[in-house]
Amino acid sequence: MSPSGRVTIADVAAASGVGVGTVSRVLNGGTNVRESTRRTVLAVIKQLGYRPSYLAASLSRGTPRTVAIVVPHLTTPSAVMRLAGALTVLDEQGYDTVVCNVDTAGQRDHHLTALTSRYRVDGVIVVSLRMPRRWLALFRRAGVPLVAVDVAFTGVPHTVTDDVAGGRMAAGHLLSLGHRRIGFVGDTRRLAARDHLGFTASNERLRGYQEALAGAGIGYDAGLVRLGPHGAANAEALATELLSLPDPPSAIFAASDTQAMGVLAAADRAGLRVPGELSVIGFDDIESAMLLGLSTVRQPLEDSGAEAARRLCALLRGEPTGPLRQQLPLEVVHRSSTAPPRGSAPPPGGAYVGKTARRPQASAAGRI
Amino acid sequence: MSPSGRVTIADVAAASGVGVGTVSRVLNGGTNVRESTRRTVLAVIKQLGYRPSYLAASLSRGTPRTVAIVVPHLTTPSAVMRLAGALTVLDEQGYDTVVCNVDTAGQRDHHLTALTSRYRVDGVIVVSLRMPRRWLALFRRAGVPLVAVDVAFTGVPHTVTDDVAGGRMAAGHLLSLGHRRIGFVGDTRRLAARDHLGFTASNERLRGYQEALAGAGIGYDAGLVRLGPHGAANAEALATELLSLPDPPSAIFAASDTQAMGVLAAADRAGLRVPGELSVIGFDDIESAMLLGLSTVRQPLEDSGAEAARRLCALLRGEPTGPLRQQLPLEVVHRSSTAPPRGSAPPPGGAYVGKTARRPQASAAGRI
DNA sequence: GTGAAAGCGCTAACAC
DNA sequence: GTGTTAGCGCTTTCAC
Repeated sequence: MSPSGRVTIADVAAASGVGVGTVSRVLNGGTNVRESTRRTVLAVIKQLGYRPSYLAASLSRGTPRTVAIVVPHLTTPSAVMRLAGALTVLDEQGYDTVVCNVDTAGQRDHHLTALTSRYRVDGVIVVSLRMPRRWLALFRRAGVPLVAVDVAFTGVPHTVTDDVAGGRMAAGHLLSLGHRRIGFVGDTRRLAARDHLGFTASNERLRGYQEALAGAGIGYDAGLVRLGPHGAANAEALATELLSLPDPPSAIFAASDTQAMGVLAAADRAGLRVPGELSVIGFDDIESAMLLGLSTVRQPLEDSGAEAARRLCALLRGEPTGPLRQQLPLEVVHRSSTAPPRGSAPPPGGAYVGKTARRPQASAAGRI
Repeated sequence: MSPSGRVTIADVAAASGVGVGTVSRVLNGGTNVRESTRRTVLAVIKQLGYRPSYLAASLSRGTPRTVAIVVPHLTTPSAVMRLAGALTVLDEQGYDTVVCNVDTAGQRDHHLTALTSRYRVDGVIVVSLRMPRRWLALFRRAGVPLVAVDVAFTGVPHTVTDDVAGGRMAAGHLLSLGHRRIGFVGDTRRLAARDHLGFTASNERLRGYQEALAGAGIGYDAGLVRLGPHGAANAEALATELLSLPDPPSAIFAASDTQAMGVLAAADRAGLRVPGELSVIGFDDIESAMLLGLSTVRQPLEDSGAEAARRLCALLRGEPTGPLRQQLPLEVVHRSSTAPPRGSAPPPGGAYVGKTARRPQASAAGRI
């Protein structure tokens, strides 16, 4: 055994009476090795308890077979699902995945800096995180392939949805039910520079909402739009403001399901029935949405991660990844948190809906 | 520049007119380097755009400065929180973290096999996953340090809670409110061997429930206990069975908040008010629990991950990690999903509670 | 303080 | 088919 106390490929070679090259061959591809030799070597490996050194192999090979995924606010349901989707395919493809959670701009820079080194990871997946151009340049210069999810980088493959269209769909659903006063609860447009990770989805969904309203000939009422830091608790506060307006909205579109949950909580505290007295629609279709009977605009979260991972793998194999921009579909899921406003005539052509509800039950009042 | 096209430490050394040893020294510890030399080298590094090779350093050093965390069913809220907790401290300590999601026994074995190789990771954190003894032996033999979270391994540092006590607390809370017929909804005791990851928390919470009932002089009624695969949807079905019993329970203890959400859904479908006609208590205190006003037994999920990570780091530095078993505290959080049963006298000494509710409002009916 | 040189354990190119 | 050998890029003695 080597002086290091570790069983190396050389030990195996010696004990098997073959050269290290042969051992390496049976370890890897396995081509050009006589069956009997292979068996011997395999036996010796087991007997010696030999375990290959990942590091040595990586160094020699020139690639660590590892990719990094940078994801902000890991604990949010949508982030996890994207991560899970990516992990699944990365796993299948034989890559290790190092996960970099980012909650502040400082952390983002820290991780990004570390990753702009080749020989650390083969490539990186960036989720929902805007990146200054100079960072992109750094990655390109370092030769580290990049793909993005839920954010568009110029010159980089990205998997996204059309959030403006999504906003239109959500508002359109409400409009088609007959609502005219529709509130919006979303993320602050611009946080303090520090620790602002640059999410933009909420803004774009707001734009879609505005377009839909305009299209319906409804004047934009800034008083019906409330923006605040992300999170259900904040959304609850904002919705409460909306609901205590002299002329409150009959429906609220929340920029995410998490925020929609806050809106539902606000409605409950205000003693309003959903959807009887208030309709609520969210965005994302996280797991709780179904449990709560929340109508929402579904985006394929897990798929987005999986697709990005697939494209990164293709990139790493030198295969084409298709067009830079990959756009995933959105669909309205009508559950039991949206209905025509009180005392309204039934909608002219039925609700604007992409998919039928799991529970079309009339009463969605009550806890769920 | 090296033939590889990559700037190496040798290039920096040459350009600085020093030896590679010196460059390495300024890169790392930095001891024994004249200040002027250091500055020169640093300048050259920046100018050449040199980035150290993580792999080469790791191989040479003998440690990858990376740890793996094996976590089943990553998308469940409790798993993510544990992961997030661990990531935070690992990050601070300068470790990369490769995340291994495990949904099947096959995946578990796959990852575990890969990890029983030294020179891949410095150590591994196993979350909520039972492991046959022989695996533990393999890790020990491979010299890969292990710590466990939410599961006890003999001879391995583990960070856990007392689930039996937790079950007693949950049932005790209900009993103290005056409930006598208390249902339980939890995980199947034994799944098919294949793909059974061996969770046991639900079983232990059930035991605690049984103990508490026995302690209160209430005979055990197997008809009030429903077990099924994990998940809110299954829990909803089980709770529906319970609620359609001739003599249904006035309260239900769900083995996890996720399952409690299913129970709430079942109550709603059955047209039962919570807590008026049915009290529900969960376990974990995930984020939605607060939003839903769900009473629950809180365990410090994020902390559990963080603590495990801290202990692993200590282990890696050769420092003591304290007693093998680290037990984190549990507390009842009384929110608005539990109350005295209908028509009961107020409880003799007040509810059995560890902490006051965020929303002690009387009416918890409605969506939240 | 600093340079030279010996590995770390493996892969891959090349000779036989 | 199989052995030999030259690196991969760095850390780390050990002289000077």
